[in-house]
Amino acid sequence: MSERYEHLSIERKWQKIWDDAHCFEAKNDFTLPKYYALIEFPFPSGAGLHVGHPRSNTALDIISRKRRMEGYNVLFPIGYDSFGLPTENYAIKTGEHPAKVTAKNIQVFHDQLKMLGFSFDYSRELYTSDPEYYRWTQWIFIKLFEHGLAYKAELPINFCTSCKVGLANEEVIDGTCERCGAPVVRMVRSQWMLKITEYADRLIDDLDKVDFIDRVKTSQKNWIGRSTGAEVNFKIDGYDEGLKIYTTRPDTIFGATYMVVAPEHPIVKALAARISNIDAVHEYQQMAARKSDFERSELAKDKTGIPLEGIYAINPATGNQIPIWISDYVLMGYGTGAIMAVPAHDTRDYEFAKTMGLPIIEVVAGGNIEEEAFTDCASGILVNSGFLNGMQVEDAKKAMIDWLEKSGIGRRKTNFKLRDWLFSRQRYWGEPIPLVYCEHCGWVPIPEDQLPLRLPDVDDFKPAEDGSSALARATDWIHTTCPECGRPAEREIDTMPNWAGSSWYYMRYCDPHNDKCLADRKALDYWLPVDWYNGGMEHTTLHLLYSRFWHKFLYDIGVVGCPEPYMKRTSHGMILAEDGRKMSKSFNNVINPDDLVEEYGADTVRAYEMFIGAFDQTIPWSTAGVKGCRRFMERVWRLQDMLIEGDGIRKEMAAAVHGCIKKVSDDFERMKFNTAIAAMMSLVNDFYSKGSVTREELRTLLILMNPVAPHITEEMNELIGYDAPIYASKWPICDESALVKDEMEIAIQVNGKVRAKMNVPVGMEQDALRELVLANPEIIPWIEGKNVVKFIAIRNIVNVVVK
RNA sequence: GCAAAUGUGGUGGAACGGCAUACACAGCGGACUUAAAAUCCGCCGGCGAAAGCUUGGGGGUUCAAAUCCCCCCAUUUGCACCA
Repeated sequence: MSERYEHLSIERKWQKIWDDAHCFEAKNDFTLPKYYALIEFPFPSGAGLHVGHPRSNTALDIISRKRRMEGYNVLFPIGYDSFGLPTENYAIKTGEHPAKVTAKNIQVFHDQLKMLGFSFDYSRELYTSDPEYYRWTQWIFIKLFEHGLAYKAELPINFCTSCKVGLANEEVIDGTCERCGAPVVRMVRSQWMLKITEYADRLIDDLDKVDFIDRVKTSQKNWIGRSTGAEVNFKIDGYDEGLKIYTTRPDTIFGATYMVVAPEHPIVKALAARISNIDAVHEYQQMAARKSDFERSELAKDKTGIPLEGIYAINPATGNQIPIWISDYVLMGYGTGAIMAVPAHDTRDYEFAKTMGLPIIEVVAGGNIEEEAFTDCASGILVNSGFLNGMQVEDAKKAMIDWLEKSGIGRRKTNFKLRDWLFSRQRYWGEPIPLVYCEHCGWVPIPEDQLPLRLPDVDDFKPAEDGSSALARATDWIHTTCPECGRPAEREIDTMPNWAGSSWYYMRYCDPHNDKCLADRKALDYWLPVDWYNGGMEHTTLHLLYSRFWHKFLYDIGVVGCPEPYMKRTSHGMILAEDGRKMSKSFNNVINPDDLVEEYGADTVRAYEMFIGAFDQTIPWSTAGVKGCRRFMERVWRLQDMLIEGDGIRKEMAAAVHGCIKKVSDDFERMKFNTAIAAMMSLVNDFYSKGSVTREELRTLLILMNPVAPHITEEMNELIGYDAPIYASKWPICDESALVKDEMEIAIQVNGKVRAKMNVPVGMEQDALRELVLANPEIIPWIEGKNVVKFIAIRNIVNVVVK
């Protein structure tokens, strides 16, 4: 009889063996076939590892372990995204230095990850708040600055009233702060911006070069929001500049019955003298200014606005005078801040026209504009539109743009929703921006040999009341000299956002200890691009877009040799609590990985998280399910007691064993971990039915199972007498010939319904099979007296169609 | 409002257009035990008297649909006047 399955001692034993053998460290031999597997590195929060982390980690740990057994030189690194607000907020509350808090949290994470048995290359562990790391984050920023991609702009920013920090548009959720939920107000500040918009086209087009799951590609495209249309200048009497608008529907210009400008539009000021109701207009502007962007969109249902009385625009297609309105449903930040309104074919314009009693002219036939705007581009035919009449929408768009360009009124134009990346944070716990301001020379980068520009030590990490970072109080640090002219200068006191360090960490892993450059070019050329990147769905817009942007920039300046950082991107689903809600301290429903590993073992936890359901779906936790996986481990453990004499795979078990090899190998690649584990459970059930197992049969199972449950499988491998550890073994190969049987069961359908089953020899001729099937006594009653019109035999299904 | 994803037993979920419910969980029965736990073995979707019907609902394509197409409903997520 075997001893009890003592998961704690077994897991500790093997973790030590792996450590001592350094067996999961990537080799710097660039002649070997390589595989780079990457998981999103965690933010080391004080709460420790969440049960969501092992889901992503185990998935790529499985891939990494399998790849090593397949002979690849695998890089599967780990690090910590260690700058960030939560740590700073904790430091503010407790007075403990964020660097100390971070070091403690990293230690906890590190220990927890080891405890779960992930085969990370710990020799390459890094963290973004390490000066030796952020030295290169700063270096990249300087390069961006030197290439004109970082610039300062006076901008109204989103300012969180509670965190006292500026937020990117993307971090504002429903008018509140993404992190703390406090209201966000607008405040004008001088901010560092990165010109991500310059890369908008390539960020969309190059998605064709990579293998991202569709959902991710779609979200990238939607976020960038490319639209094509035309920029058109509408003439205004006595005002040479005219009014420039952007439209995606140039085909509908004949139906433009009025125009609308954003409340902040400069034309109001420029033509104020001629606007007869200018006082009312000013009043409207002030009212709009008081609303945040969020409120402006919230109040969408009741459209407001007033006409600019006394001025008119000329519709370039019809030559008619049309009124100009001012309304906050038009945003200054998109396009030109002005639109031509075609109420018949745009729902917002339709609503506005109905409310204000403005004319609605149908120019695309096919809908019912008495009822609603007709916006369908596929089926409409142009009417009331001069030379466009009778055309399809798409043809009319082209014809109109040609006409606009020929007559000098407008031009083809592509627009993006994507805006430049607000890169400044008024925070202490981030990378200092390595620039100084000199009265004489302007903004000047710090010389590269002076990097890293370290964060100065301060006692109080709280931002100043005016919203500046705690660095504003580090006056000794701020006052410096200009690297160019030597005169007194001041350092930038804004820091970088969290996204900075995570935008290039996958490069640093290739050569993490390099102190000459961010990574050696040879190492980058060898390891990049990342072969498989997995992470949360919540990072598929921002983080992924930002890091692709930085990568493309570094590609352009010759730092890396490939245009995209990640070849393949997948995303895992979230794990909810057992009650179906998010796991949260406030619901008191958090499951702690430490307790699980203690009670059931790392192997069980890993197996459960992979067995729980489809990898990309959101799934609630189930403690009963964990117990089921533990039971599976015990069943595997007891296979030792069923060992019989003789080696090799028995003939009668060959199909089951090789079928399992095939299924598990394929399913791991497709991230169908749940069905891979199901297949292994079935094989174990087969051994139990048989009541016996040979050494080689068992070893095959152990290897297949090893990526999921690495400790128990190594232990058993040793117990049944194999010297070579599994991590140094070869991945088994399915012998297809073992799967071939001489006989198979077929299901016989009559008119699509299963009426009988029978065994037939494999590879029968169609005619012989037909004869056999039609003679089947169970089938005869169903076909008697009828004509067999068709006989279809595919795989193990036969369908007899009778009439 | 727009977009995407999802919808299959009591539960988590399987199913290259080809026998719907694999594998688990829970439940039930048996063996073992003084007993319980553990373990092992077996049973286990619903409705219907039956023929049959049944993958959110309704249509369609096909010899054959959970799967493909159209319409609708529900849930979740993301976005929200993007011209």
